[in-house]
Amino acid sequence: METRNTIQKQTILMAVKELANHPTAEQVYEKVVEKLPNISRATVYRNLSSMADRGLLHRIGVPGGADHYDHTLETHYHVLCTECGALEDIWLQESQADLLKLANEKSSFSIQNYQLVFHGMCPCCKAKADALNQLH
Amino acid sequence: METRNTIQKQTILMAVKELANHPTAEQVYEKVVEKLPNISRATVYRNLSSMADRGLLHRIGVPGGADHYDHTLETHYHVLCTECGALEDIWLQESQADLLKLANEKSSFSIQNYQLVFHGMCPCCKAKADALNQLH
DNA sequence: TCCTTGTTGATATATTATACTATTAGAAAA
DNA sequence: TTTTCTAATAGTATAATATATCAACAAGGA
Repeated sequence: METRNTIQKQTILMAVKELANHPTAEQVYEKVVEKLPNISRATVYRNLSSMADRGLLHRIGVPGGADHYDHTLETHYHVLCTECGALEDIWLQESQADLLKLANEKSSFSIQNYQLVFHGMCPCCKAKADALNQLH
Repeated sequence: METRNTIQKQTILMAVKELANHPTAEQVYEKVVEKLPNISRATVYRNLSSMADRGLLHRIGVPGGADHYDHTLETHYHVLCTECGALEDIWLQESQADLLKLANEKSSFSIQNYQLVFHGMCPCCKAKADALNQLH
């Protein structure tokens, strides 16, 4: 046996699925700690990271912020609100195979995948910004 | 007048251009400190960040790592080596206008731009990995 | 039930970046 | 040139995120 099936792992994975909307490790911890009051933050970080490495979850890295985790494994992309940090799905049928092929042709690197994150404003922050602009 | 033209700013911008290959703030600091031994790291971080905000430089955010800065302002993309962290340019003529338009159609967010980073292995790390695999 | 060792909890530590504040030094005006 | 105003700096403290370390624990096969 190589990896053991612990209550912590089960609960963490379940929490990501229940939270659904791209929780950070901290948010997962807050959810899990309700059921396992003694769980350590380190255990949550450790397991989220290894689950992402093993393909049970997707990790969405946010420069300058906490990583988010996604229970949805089908290929899709994400939009990040530059104001409040909200993260949402965006389903495009970008031809990823083509993009990878093109990238490999243009580079000496051996390219395996890519991360595409859109930046913008969520409807809420957009409304606020527009309202603020009206005052000027 | 709003922003002042300091020796520190000039030297930092010059350093990014001289280093050319996507230095991190730390690498810029190491270069700048040769000419200005008393400069503070905080000054380097502060100015790189504000220059990126004002469009004098491009910031390449790397989740889990330090941001890199690029003196090249023309639209292009980057490849990150997952082994050693090396970062290189990759010039694709992705139709960014189309991609933004498509993303905006598919999302309730007001999307302004996006970050596209490819992940793979640099030739050096690839060779090492291949050599290692031969042993098995 | 025992035994091996993967896993946990707790804490220390690393890394990157920003906040804070007294002091310095651009640059406009006198 | 000198004065004046205040943006910017140096130095340090602090924040935020994540990993390293290790003794104690527990999963699960024998």
